[in-house]
Amino acid sequence: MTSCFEISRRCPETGARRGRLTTRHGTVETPVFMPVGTRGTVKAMTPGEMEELGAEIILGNTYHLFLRPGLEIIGRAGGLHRFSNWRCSLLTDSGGFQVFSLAKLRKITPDGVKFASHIDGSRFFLGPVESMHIQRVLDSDIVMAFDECTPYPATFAQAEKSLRMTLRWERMSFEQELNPGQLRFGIVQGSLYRDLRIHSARELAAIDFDGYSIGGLSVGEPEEAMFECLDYTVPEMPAEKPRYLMGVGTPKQIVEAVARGVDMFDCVMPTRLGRHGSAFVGTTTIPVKAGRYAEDFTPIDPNCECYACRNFTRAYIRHLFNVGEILGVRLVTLHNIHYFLTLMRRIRAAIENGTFSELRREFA
RNA sequence: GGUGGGAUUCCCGAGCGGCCAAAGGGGGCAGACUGUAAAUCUGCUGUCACCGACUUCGAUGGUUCGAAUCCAUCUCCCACCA
Repeated sequence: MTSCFEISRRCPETGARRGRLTTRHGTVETPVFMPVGTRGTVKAMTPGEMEELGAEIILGNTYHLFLRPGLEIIGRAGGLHRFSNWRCSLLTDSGGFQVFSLAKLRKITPDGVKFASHIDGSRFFLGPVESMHIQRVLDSDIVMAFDECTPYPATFAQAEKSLRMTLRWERMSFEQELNPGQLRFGIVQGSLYRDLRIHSARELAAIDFDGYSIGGLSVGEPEEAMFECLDYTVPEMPAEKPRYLMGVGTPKQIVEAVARGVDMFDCVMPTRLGRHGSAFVGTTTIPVKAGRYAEDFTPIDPNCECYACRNFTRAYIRHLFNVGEILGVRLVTLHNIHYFLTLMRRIRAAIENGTFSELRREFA
């Protein structure tokens, strides 16, 4: 049986890997950034635009799509790919993040979580069995195990309890049947506790997931703590399988995680900041919507080749935000996604031609 | 020409003798955002030497211990009537 993941090059100075992940909908060059399309769309972008930007894989979300439009409709549409007209690869998160982000609206039980819908308060149950079933109907290419994204900070006892539960849920997740070709990833938890992370990674490694991810980071902990956690967690994860750091992150965090051997990333940052009027430039962001750019007739980033930067000025985009025109949101979102995907292209190229450490210093 | 009504801080608009630098919107400005309850949220928005002082509510002059609030005159708006 051929593996879905192949590593073509390893950085001699760091843990960075250059690889290729193959799903039913094509290949994904890694390290990869996966834009987030929670409700079946990368907010403000069309699938065509995403493809033009070079996105090979995007996310969808089990919790949100289950609530709206619901399985009936997506099932009848023939899955999320067809429903949303997305031709490339699709990864769906399990709803585990909502156990964390919607903590006030749920109650954890041994076999899953009782949620009160954030939309209308209606009750429903989401556990490993339900989550796998939903993701099977969504028919995503990569299915995430159902977990609890452990809140931060957590005491050792809390983190241990959460991890024990998550491990059980992940085993249950693994046992559920999926569609042919659907890949399934386990999720390492354990908060910021070395022993727990290592235990978690080893327990999961014993289960034949197609990939392994690191969850429970970028939840408010200091950046250094996150890097330190990766330092001892990543080496415990199967070396020949893809490693996915969930919810991360800033350009610097991505570069640092790549250096530690992570292959996949997703984050809401480019799209959310785009909608809120901040654009990524160099190693930082600029608030394009700010009044100080009212008469700045230069592009967001003169060195950027995205559609927004080739055709519009900061002054114009800031005007669009100022008056609430949706084009502003679209342009900055597009620019930010372009920024992240370009960053990943640069990372991949750097690993290939041995200049990754150099690139890394740029973001230090 | 007559009769009413009105002029409030960038705008709209409350206030109708002290608890008013003045409600509430809007606008403006700044910040936050990490497996998306987020095209959202938070803060600031008279001046300054800013836990206190000073200037402000069309203008001027009064009444009063004290006025954005009462009186007089003036200026400008609006409505209706000729």
